[in-house]
Amino acid sequence: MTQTLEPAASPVDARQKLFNAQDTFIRRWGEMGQTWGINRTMAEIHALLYITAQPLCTDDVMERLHISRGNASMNLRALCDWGIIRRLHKRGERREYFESLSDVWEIFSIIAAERKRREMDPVLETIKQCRSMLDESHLGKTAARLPEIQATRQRLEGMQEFVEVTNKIFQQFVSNARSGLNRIVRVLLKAL
Amino acid sequence: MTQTLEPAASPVDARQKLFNAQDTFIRRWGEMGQTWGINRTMAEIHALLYITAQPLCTDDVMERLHISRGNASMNLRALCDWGIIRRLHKRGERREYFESLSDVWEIFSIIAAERKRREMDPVLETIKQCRSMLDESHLGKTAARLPEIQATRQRLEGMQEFVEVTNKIFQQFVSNARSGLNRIVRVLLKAL
DNA sequence: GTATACTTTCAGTAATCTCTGAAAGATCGG
DNA sequence: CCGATCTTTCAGAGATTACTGAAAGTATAC
Repeated sequence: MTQTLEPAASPVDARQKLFNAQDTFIRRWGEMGQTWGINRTMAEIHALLYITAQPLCTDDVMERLHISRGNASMNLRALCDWGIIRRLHKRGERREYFESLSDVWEIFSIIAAERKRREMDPVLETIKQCRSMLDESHLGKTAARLPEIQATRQRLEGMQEFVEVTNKIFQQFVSNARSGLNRIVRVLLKAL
Repeated sequence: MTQTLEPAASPVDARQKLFNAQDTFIRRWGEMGQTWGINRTMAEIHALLYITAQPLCTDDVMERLHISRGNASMNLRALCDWGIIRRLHKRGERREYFESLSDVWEIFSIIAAERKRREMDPVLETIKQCRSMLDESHLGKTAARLPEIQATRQRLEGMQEFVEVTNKIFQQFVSNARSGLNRIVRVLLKAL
């Protein structure tokens, strides 16, 4: 009679359900990673470490995600390079464990900082370079005033402004992460 | 003597230099697209239409980017579907032209809105689903209190909060685009 | 030193994504 | 209706990216 209101809750059952829930999350996270230019497996490994909230070793990861040792090793290393997971040595154990940072805000700040550096900064550099290719000192006054050239120059300016502002937002995001990112967020949401 | 201070500026020269600058931008933009999960050619086509600031037809695009008709056609269509370029019929002309939206803020608002819908919303959905798989009504009181399960639940909560706030920021970004996005930006940058 | 336990690397393979080109499908003027 | 012009589609080819598994490398205990 008690069983009609309370689902069966043997530890084995519960563990199975926990795994199901975790896998659901991991799969979805992997899919999302792909559309953001992060390879599926890397995203899945990170999701696994984040969601289980405990250190796992290479074999745990291999087994759980059905991937090879090489694949696991390379992606774990890449995640360490990004700085969003950490290596961990358990005393008395030979093998290495890995754990995810626990603060989502910190994780995404790190990613934001890195992508800004790798992707936004070079674009900004290129835009500036293109603009200089089209200024008077390179083309002469007359040519620089051709309508096509003026038009392209204007578009470059528009794009530069956008990238610069976006960069600043990224910067703020990053520099506020550790000390409670919520400030940035509250300001944003209340002010608008 | 005038030529020593003023670079040669024949229209042909100038056009060549314009093309060089445009190509530089286009290539860089294509590279960036890739790392953000947008295929290189699509990014390049958009960059071309944006930077030339004038309507181009399929053949113009094919020739300029050295791509096939099929490729051009499919990617132009995809860009139209996104809503960041527009079809344009010139009177008296049979063929179709395409032009990019000119306001960068609008372009990125559209992209942000679409990616939110396609990627963030499903993730949020999944997180909620996972949480419900782990609540008391599905596991029973005792099981729901196992430390592993509590830990995963907490991580899901942390992620959900993050996604929700990010969603709101996206939303604001989008709804402010047309009416001068600068408000959002000024608020952000001054407040911090 | 050797044996053991674990990690990393990388050449080859597999999977995925992108592009081409030709054929089929539109659309329009006459 | 036809012929001309332009667009779309899609099967197959090509290019890129990701994965495996075995061999080489590293670290520790003894």
